[in-house]
Amino acid sequence: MKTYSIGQAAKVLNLTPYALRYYDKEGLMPFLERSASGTRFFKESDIASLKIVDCLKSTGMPIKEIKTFIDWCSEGDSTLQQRHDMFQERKAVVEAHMAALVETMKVIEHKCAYYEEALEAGTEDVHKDNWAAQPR
Amino acid sequence: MKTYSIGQAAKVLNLTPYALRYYDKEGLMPFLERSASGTRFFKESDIASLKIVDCLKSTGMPIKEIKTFIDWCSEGDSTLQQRHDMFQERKAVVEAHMAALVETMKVIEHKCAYYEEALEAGTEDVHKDNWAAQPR
DNA sequence: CCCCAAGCTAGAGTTAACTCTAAGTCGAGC
DNA sequence: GCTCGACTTAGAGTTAACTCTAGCTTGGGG
Repeated sequence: MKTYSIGQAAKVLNLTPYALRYYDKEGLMPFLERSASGTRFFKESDIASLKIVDCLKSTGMPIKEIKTFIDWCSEGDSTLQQRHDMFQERKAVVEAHMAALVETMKVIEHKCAYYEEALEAGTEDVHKDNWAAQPR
Repeated sequence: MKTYSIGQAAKVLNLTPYALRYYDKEGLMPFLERSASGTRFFKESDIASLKIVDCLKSTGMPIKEIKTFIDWCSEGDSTLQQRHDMFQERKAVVEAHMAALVETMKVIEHKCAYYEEALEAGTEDVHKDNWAAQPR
């Protein structure tokens, strides 16, 4: 079965070897194996696990909480409920984040339109009269 | 015309007075006025401007870049193009961010389903056989 | 057999965006 | 006139997540 050095794994995951060692130090890779001389080697399953770590990171979850999840995984079936609840919560977090981004997008698009009109007129003054009428 | 103290403005914007003073120090509020004795007071237009700052922050823009935008605003019509381009770029950033969140959501939902099945079975082992068949 | 790129560790340094502390001032209410 | 809460400043402290440095070891190619 194919394995990866830390450099290769970093490339695949679009991270640095520094970051991977940091994750290891923080306990996010209890499964990781080493060669006799101490060199880390990453199995496909390790890469898959790190992709989940990356997914959780992209929901804004801090490393310490991700570690809690990893610990639950090591503990086995007795933590199934916690892990399930955690993903439900992450889902809610991502939904909230997306909703916030939709609001942000509205403001940005409004500003794009504002500056397109201003550019056409050559001056921002075109918006002076109806400033009070602007939504947000 | 109604004005706000730093504490009131913080409440309205859901920030702390510390954060507002920090923004001031970083040059995000060149328009801000003070009383004779040095106390900041925020006009409605200042609140509106800070909402734009907040919007830009929520696109992931660092404070220093937001300051550049604020400086452009102070410079007047000669920077209309830059400001327009900046909002176009922010739009692209938000779109990319949303697309990434959609991918994150797919993984999360997949995991939710995974743990629901495992909970029903009482063990994670139900997934052992078809692990290789799992997308991602 | 030698070399060098890439691995290892411990621990120091970086960065952003606050967040807080200390010491002082101001203004409204009793 | 005094007090108290909210304001002011300068500058120190915090936190997360890396990122780098120094000094050392190791494994594969010529």
